[in-house]
Amino acid sequence: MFKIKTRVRPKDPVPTPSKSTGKGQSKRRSVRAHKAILMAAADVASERGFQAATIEQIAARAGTGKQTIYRWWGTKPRLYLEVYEHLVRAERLHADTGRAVRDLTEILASLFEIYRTTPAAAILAGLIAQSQSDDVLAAALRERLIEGRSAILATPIRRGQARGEIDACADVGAMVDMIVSGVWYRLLVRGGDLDRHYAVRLISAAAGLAPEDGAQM
Amino acid sequence: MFKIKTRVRPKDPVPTPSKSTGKGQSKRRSVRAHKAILMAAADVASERGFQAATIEQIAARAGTGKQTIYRWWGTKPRLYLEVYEHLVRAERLHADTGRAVRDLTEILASLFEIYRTTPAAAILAGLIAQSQSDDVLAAALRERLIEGRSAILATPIRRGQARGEIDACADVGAMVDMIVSGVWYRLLVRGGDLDRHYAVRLISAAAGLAPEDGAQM
Amino acid sequence: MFKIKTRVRPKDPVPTPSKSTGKGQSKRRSVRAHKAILMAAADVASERGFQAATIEQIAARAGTGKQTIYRWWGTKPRLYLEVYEHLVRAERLHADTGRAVRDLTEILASLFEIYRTTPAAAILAGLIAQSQSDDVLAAALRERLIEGRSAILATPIRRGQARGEIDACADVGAMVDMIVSGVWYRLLVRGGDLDRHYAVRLISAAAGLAPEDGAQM
Amino acid sequence: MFKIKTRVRPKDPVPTPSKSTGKGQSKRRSVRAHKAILMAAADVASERGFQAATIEQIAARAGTGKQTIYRWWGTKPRLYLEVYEHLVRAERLHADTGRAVRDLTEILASLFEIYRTTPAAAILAGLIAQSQSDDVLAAALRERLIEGRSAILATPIRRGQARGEIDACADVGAMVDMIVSGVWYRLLVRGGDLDRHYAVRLISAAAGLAPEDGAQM
DNA sequence: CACTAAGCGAGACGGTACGTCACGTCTTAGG
DNA sequence: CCTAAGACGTGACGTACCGTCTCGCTTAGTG
Repeated sequence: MFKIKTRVRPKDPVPTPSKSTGKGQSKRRSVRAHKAILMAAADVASERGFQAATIEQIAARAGTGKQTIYRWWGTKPRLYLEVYEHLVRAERLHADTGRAVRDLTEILASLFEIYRTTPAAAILAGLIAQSQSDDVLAAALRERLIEGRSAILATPIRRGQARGEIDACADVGAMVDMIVSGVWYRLLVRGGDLDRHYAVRLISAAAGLAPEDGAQM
Repeated sequence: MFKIKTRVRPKDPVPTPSKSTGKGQSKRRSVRAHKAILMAAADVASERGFQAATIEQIAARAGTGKQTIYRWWGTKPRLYLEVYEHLVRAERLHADTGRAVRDLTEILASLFEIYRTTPAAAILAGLIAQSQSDDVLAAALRERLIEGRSAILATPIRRGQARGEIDACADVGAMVDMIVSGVWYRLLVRGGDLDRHYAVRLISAAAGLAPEDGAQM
Repeated sequence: MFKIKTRVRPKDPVPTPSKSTGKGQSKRRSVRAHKAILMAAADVASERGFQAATIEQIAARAGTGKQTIYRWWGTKPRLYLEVYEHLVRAERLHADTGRAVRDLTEILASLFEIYRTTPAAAILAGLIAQSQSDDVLAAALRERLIEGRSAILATPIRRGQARGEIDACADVGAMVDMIVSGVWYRLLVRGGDLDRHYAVRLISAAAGLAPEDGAQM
Repeated sequence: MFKIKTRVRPKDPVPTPSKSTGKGQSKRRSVRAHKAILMAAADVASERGFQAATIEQIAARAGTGKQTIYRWWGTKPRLYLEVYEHLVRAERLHADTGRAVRDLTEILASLFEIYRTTPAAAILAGLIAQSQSDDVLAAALRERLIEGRSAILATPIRRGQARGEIDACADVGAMVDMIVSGVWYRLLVRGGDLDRHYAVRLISAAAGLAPEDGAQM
């Protein structure tokens, strides 16, 4: 008795399932189902939270079969990673006003707006929690939500350095981390308002970071 | 069709179920079962992660009935909140060397040691995720893990201010938040080493925060 | 990482799950659920047929969880074997009129009545089909539906032999087999009427069997 | 919302899909796929049983698309009816030795050989079971497996009657039924050996049937 | 002989049911 | 009255197939 392998799609750990592979495409994927599932997943997360969201609910809401979700994403975190990226699209987070602090403020304000109006925060928290015991997901999170996005904040900072607004020796990576950690901490834990005022405080704190680095020890 | 409630123990939202209330305790609670459950819960979280931990596994591992867990804690987050506090005991996080920066460094080093050797990080992340869609838990988290513990860091800072090591006008709360957010960000997301060097960087950044606040804008 | 075995009930191949074990009982089994499941299974088989009957439908109809079915029966054939025995209770198939042929005719008439009014025939056909590729079921079928029940027909025949109505040298087993095969053939395949007239034909053919056995060769 | 039927092949209840209609066939049917499917279906039934055989497995094993099976047979029973006829070809069941009993014995021996070496028995049982809740299939079974084949046994019997070996008044149909029911009972249920000895017993019992019909009552 | 319509393999799709796991409630027996 | 044990109704899991559909490719009969 031998078993015929019918499923062959290699299922890379965290696939980039849509058109990112260029034009090769794995094979005739339903655009309608893809969109419907992303939207349904966002809706369910919004109503029930990340943990309580189930593949069954998402499939039912999207009007698709469960298999279609398992086929293309495989796990709930992989699905929601794409949902998160879909909600928090990098291309919406841009500003180039000629002033670094203003650019950063604009970017954070846009981000906060997204967090206020979408389930992105709940999804993010859920993904982070899952990643504590899922190394593949942890790596994907770092690659796609941290490194891939640090440029969004790093670019205005570097422009500011070029213009002399910010100390050219400052550790840009540390500044970015500081802003991001401040946002996520308040977003996920502290529960304060994510408003322009907080954005300004965070940015100024980060801007002040570099010069004194190590000096106080 | 109506439902007769037989269980009456008032079950305050987030109870303090252990011996903290002194002697008023609810009569006959098995100390053996209580301890075994906390340990089993920690073990299971350690092996499977917070999400994958189940009440059934914990009860089986502890050699207790499921009902005993439901009776005294009611939900998984409530149980793990106590487990977290048990792992990260505030009384272990103290230092008074006469130098604020050194005190803070010691405290963070102790904390990092706990995160390296226990499932506390996974539990914390899980609780935070859960709290995104559970307001009662969110409140309990803020009360017991944020406000209740901010004094651990605030005290050395205030002593430093009294000694003149730190600018007396500095916003202590903001400094604490900054340190805490830096720790949690790296712990839960960035995945870098939580070591003494990072502790020093964080503390110095926080210490440098106050004076320049707003100045750089 | 080790696995805790929670399920221990030994699950003998084809259990006699009800009170047959005397008083020992495996442990607190819900009488209500047991009865409801047997009835629901019969109803579903009646409406949809044996193949189309699903555990889910049965559980839903019975108002129980699927697990309760899997716990006590494990498979659909095991459940339906008990259902069949419940429908075609041996104790209902008795007659003792003092004449063997009349006894047999009465017994078959009672049996035909059951086949006309219950889904027993569809269940029987399904069990036989399954048993072609399930040796355990095949053995259970033979033990519980053939050997265990041959006495129902054999007893009147033996009484007839004692009274001299039937040749004392006749092979009772062969006569029983002949009657049973005739019933089942018409029931499951030929699709003719199972009526008193057919019973008489079968019995007389069987009664005529013995004396000539081998003689015509 | 209305549905456009694109598939028009009339799909008579139980088609005779192969080359039996002579040359009128529906144009271009792949001979390779047809044969491969019949063989694959037999193989799968042999390994897994009738119930467990799936269209997907058969298609995979045959190296065809599922649609090809659905196009030409439509349902599993229709496919397996053809498989059964393919395995138990009427033209292989012939004998004309000049002695009715010997002819019948030869025919049954050939039949038993087929049942011993092919999955025909499992298929037959499955078809019978399915037919309990599928009237179209039941009719097809009777037409193609009973009436269409009764001549195989009836012919030697009639020759025997013509030669005076068998009582000319005997009910040939009843004799055939008796033999067939005896074979199927032992084949599908009793599980004894289907050997020459059993064939002789069956035939002699059937031959002895007619004269005494009704006499013993 | 090229054209063109079909049959073909492949497999995605919306579904249903599978058999398992855990939920949170309950009942039972024992201490 | 608490406890360990575990059956119960519930519902989600991830998988297997269902029968339908669409896609390109192959192929065979006709024009």
